Amino acid sequence: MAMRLRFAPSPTGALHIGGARTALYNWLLARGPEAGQLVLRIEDTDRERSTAENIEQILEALRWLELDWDEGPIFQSQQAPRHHEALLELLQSGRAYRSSATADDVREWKARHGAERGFRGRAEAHGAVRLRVPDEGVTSFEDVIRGPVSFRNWHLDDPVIARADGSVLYNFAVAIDDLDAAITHVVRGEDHLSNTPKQLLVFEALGAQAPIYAHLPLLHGPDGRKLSKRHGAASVQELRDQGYLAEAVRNYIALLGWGHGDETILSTDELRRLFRLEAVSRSPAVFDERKLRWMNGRYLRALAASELAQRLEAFTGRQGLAAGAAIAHDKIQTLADFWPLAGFLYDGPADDPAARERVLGAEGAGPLLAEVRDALATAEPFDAAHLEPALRAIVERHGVKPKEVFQPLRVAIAGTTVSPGIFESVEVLGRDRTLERVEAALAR
RNA sequence: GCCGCUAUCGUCUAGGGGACUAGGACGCCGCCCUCUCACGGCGGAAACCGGGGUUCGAAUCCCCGUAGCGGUACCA
Repeated sequence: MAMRLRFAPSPTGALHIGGARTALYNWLLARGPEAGQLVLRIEDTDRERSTAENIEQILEALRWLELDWDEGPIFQSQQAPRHHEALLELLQSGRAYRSSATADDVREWKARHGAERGFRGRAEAHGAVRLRVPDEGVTSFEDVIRGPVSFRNWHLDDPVIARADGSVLYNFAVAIDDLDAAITHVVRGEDHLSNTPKQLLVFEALGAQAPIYAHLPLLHGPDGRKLSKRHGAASVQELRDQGYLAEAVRNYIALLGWGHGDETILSTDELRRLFRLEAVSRSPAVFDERKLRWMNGRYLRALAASELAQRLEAFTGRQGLAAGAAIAHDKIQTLADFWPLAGFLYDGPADDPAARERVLGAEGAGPLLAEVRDALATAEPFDAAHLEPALRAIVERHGVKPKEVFQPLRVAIAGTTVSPGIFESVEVLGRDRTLERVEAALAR
């Protein structure tokens, strides 16, 4: 029997890294050696938070990550008739009952029977619908990642599964939707571990077979707290906007809670082949953007020059970046690093007064730079291979350190002290623009 | 409070009773390369939460403690 998986985000905002990892793991399983289907379900029963923009954000994030699905998106809100039908079934069979008990009533019950004793209500003519939990026995399951997990029924409250107006609540809707979609494996975050017994009880009350569960460890920020906006690039869109490559992001987040021996760089195809739910760790992981940066650099450098140029053009919205891309290739870690490093090749020099003062204001920079200008004016052909010996000859002639010749030239053309290789940069800039900028530097 | 989950370098992890002098990766430090910044190469520092058991032997199994996290809504 093929695996049927689902990814079921609630559209309360952008897709965060934790959600992206959950989506990735489900996708990896559905596209792995065993193959299966992936159902996308939008849990939008909370109509106020589930806006069209939020839903679009999630779809956009999944598309950018290149994670596709086979069925859906199914909107939980549109399953209301079916939810209602199941609710009626439980009400009629006596597995659920109406109760007007409030939170205060529950508190009072706990005060009387002990905090560890689950709340039990009394059937009434109206009110919210609660699922009847037996007093005896345990509700347990074999979590693929955590092993046996069990809850004593005695401790469990009779959970509210529908409001007084008949609209169903999350834990009930999830169970019905998973059942209807014939989901075989529920792979989701650990924050749902405590919800599982409630959902299991719904399956049981309906006489249906529950899926297999796997609860992923949560992701934390560097401060050990649950990951949120305050931890920098926490959403998929932010990662994209900061110049990370989708394939690098997939590789990195796959490694948050899972590993394969000593391997660190794993292509998406390798991930699909090697990923195993049983090997997912049980403890929470901390998202470390520095490692993502390093990994992104690895992926960037592995790109063909033409491919890198295309990605940079898409990212910056500028055209004709091939030459700059070629000489900046080994020096950038994200697509966003390109423009600060090589933008001077396309726009004017950067504005870095401190660099100009320090490098061009120094004694002796003038005469050397004048010689550089003369060498540049006569170099033929005007390419890196011929520029290098011509400029190094000046270094030789004066017995100075190479940087004393190259840094003033760099600041003159780039406006700052950091750039791709100086000979390559000059070649790409071209003779006219280079001489123009060197003259401007000499004239100041 | 109650219910539940978790615990190896700063971080991600390998490890599943003897192969552990605890391995790899990021980061950090040093050296090399070098026109800047990177890239790359070489080397280094850096961890089994604590206490009891079980066992000839425990990072690995059990118990207790501690800490962190999650849940505890007529939210999802």
